Order: sequence, then structure tokens, then C-alpha cells
Amino acid sequence: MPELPEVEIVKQSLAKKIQQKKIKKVIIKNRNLRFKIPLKFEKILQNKIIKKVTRFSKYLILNFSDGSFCLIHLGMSGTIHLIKKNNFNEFTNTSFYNFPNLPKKHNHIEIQFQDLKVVYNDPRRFGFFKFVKNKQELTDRFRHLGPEPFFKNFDLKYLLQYFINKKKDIKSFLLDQKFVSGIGNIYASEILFLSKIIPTRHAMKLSTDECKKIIFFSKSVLTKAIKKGGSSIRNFRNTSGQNGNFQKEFKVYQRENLNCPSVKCRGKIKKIYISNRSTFFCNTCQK
DNA sequence: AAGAGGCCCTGATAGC
DNA sequence: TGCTATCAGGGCCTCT
Repeated sequence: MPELPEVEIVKQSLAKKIQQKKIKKVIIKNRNLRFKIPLKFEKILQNKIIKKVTRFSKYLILNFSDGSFCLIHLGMSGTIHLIKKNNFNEFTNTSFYNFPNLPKKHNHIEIQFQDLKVVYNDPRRFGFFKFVKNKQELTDRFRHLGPEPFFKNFDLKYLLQYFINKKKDIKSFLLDQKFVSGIGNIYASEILFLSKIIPTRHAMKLSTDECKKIIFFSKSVLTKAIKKGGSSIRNFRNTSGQNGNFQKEFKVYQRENLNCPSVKCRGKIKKIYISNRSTFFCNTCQK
């Protein structure tokens, strides 16, 4: 699920529901996420008030009123579910991002509030929760990450400078969070298609004009995806909840062997692997 | 330093 | 039906 747009959608829906609320209780059913959750985690979070829910790159951040934070990363398969309490004071289904119903398995973490609870589900357990003491520690934790595509410093000068003597392919750079943070495997292919650049091109060989296109389309694709509510793909279809619609707009991702969507192009969409990640492009109009 | 590749984990799907 | 192999939206780590 989660590249920057999907995390942003989760952030927005979560913020509406839990900001200004006090955590009553935290229950950990499985500590073995990407990083093992320490035993003291539940106690630390208990009674904290969530001042704000924010996001940086693909990270969700619970900002507590005492200046500490909880960092949440959804990994490959993490989803967040909001469960409301009914009139009888029982937790009932449902709502949320891309599951209308709470899955039966892999609900690892519960954060309970007075009137609702937040459930973290993650079959592959590549995601994590991490308590962060203060702003300084948060800054340190993000130090290795490059700018988001939306940031002002993700500009032409930055790209040209960064790509000097870089032989690695441009697709890998779009996935490299040290270079730019927030883009994942779906949007990387989409951005390069719109920029008319073949994903295997060495970064150092990109022209000024091509770098401008990468900057422009990185912003526009992510912005559009957020407006559409993110992308819900594979089995994450839902009937009643708020699911994303951007998957309908994919130009190349998961469209192997289909015709190129460009008006004048008669090319076909190809699938290759770059660093073990599927990569889609038009074999004709991307150069 | 840069770049390639392996690995963490479960589940869905394809092919035999 | 049941087996096996492959692939999945991420990112960290190690090796050369």
C-alpha cells in the first residue's frame, strides 16, 4: 500500500479522529515487527495526549503534547484501522483506509482511546512503531533522508549536482530515499513514463530538460494520487470504506503488454526488473 | 564512496 | 486437490 500519497491519506483520516485525544491503553499482540517493540512501550504511551498527527516521507508521526513522538512506518503491508465503540461500550467495526473490515489475522498493535481504538495490521511485519523522546532525536532519525518531491530544495540545481558521476540508473535513484524521499515502486515507473525517460538510463546522462521533467512529474503524480485518495491495488478492494482511485490512472504500472497510453505512440508496455523491483515502461516513447 | 545484492516475512497466484 | 515457485507498494545491511 504505502508510498507517500497513501501515507498522507492515512494521516489525514487519522488526524481527524485522534487529535487532542488521550491514549487510554496500548496492547501489543506481536512485538516482532521490523524492529522489536520494547516491553516498556505500552507504559510510555499510556496517558499521552496526541497533539497532532503529521507525516514525513512515508512515515506517520504522532506528536504528543509533552514534546515526544511515536514514529509509524507501514512497510509493505501495514494498514491502520479505526474501530469505534458502540452505545454498549463495545468496540465495533469499522471504517478506514483500505479495508472495510478488520482482518482476522496480524492485528499486532491496538491503541485505545475513550471512544475508539486504532488497530495496526501488518502480515509481512516490515513496518514498525518507534517511540522518539524529543525533536532532536526525530531530526536525527530522518537525517539520512532526502527532500520530499514537494520541497523547495528538490530543484534543478539539486538534481544536476546529485547526478554528477552517478552511473546508477534513474529508476533506482527515484527509489533511493537518500536522494528523494516518499516515492516508491509504483510512482517511480509512472514518473519516468510521464517524463519520457527510460528507467535504465544512467542518472549522469540526463539532460537539464529531463531533470526538470522529473521534478515536475514527481510533484504532479504524487499530488494527483493524494487527490484521488491514493492507490488501492491487488486484493485491497473495498466496498464501503474509503478506498483510493489512483490505480485507475496508472499509465504503465502493472500494464505489461498493453498498448502505450500516449496518443501518438504505438509502443507496448514492457516489464523488466531493476534491483529486483518490477519496472514498467513504454519501449517506444521513453528514451 | 558508489553500487549490487541479500534479507526480513506472509499471502496470493500461477503452473504443474 | 495439492504441491512448489514466484512475486508483492520498503528499507536496512553487508560485501566488493
